[in-house]
Amino acid sequence: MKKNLSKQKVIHAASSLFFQKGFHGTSVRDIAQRAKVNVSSVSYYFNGKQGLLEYAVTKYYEEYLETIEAILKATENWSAIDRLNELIFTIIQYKQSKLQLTCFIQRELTLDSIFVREMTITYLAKENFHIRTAFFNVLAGKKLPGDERDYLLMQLKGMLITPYILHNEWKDRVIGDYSHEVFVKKYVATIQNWLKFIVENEDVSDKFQGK
Amino acid sequence: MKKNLSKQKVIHAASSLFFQKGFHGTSVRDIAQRAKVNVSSVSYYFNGKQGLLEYAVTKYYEEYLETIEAILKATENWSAIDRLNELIFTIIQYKQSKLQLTCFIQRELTLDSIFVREMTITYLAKENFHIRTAFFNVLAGKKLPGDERDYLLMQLKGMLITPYILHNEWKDRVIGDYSHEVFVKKYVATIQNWLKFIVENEDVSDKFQGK
DNA sequence: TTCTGTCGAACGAAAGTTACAGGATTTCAA
DNA sequence: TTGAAATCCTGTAACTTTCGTTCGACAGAA
Repeated sequence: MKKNLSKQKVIHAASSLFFQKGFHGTSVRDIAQRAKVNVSSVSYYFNGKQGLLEYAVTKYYEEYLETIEAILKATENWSAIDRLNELIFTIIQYKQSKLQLTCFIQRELTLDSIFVREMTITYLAKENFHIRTAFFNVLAGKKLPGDERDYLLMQLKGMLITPYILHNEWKDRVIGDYSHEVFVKKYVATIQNWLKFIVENEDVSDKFQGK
Repeated sequence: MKKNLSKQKVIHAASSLFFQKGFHGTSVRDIAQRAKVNVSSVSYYFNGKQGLLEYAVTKYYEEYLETIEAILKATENWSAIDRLNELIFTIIQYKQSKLQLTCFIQRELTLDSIFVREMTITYLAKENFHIRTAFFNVLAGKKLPGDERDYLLMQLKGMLITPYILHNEWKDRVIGDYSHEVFVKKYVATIQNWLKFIVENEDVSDKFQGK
């Protein structure tokens, strides 16, 4: 069963290089060289460079959504706040487990291309729906004016991606599996602490309205 | 005085295209075509594509740091919290005023290249110092264990870049100059509200320590 | 054989850059 | 003010390199 051994090597090398140099900044020859396979293997297995990208991103998001939806199903009768907290933990944990791919995809999604728009429709819309629903359920009891909910949602979503944007500043601190665990635990706690404030604070909207 | 008219056109076209398709995803012929100038103009004025990048980024950060340091000097005898609030406002306002360049540079900084490392040493280190100092001055009165300050700082820095990472999700809401103003006002208020919580809350570290 | 994977070599296209000619503009001495 | 030299800018066309992809040959497994 040595089947698809090269395929795996290509994926691994590509993840690493895309993360480091970006999609357009990486050539198939770079990938082949690092994976120690022939150049033509990329086209053979993935139908070209673009196909390799689609394969990796699709696989990432399929698993991501699967994980999210599983945790939402498993916590159906929890309180809204507990559910959201669990969701946050799950998301950060997943992203941390595929650190390079997460950073790379996060970066690529800031582009404006046909591929990004397709991914947005297929996956990001679902992700956004889950987070939004879970967050708004927590906020259900509070009376927040107009678009303040949206700004808070943006703040939350920002916290979920920050470590993977500012990765260059933090890579020194997170080395090895142990550090990963510690980071997830502490960072999730930081977010959940913010969340607690949002829920408990009564007059969040004072400043917001410019009073 | 029609001098350097082409130069300006190139910069404008490049900012727009780099923002949309990324640095490596944009060709000099793309830029020349949109700017309606000749291909060779890019090399003539900027010493090649890489030179164009360096010119744009350097100019952006020179002005950015100048703005930041000016506001820090002008608020020298303010209270720590007022100063930080003013700093946050200034940063968001500047970034919003150069939206496309901000988004592009933010994305490019997630790469791992010689150029990024140089920018980090030359500019990001200074930016980080200013934000860090201003933030830690606010936190001076509080006793926070170990690395919690760092996690909070990360959270703050994340808030300062979030709109320019999640720009694709928000571009529909911010169109025209009026919306820009409104956005700055509301988003800054959201951050400052978070900050207020950080300062006032006594037991931020409970959850953090895993208790 | 037949199928699957691997390899080197080569292809055309597109990349960034440059050489050079010609036009436009500025400079400056007469 | 004038005219010529110097400088700046633009355009064409080509160059070299590198890109992604494909072809055909070959080897091992089914």
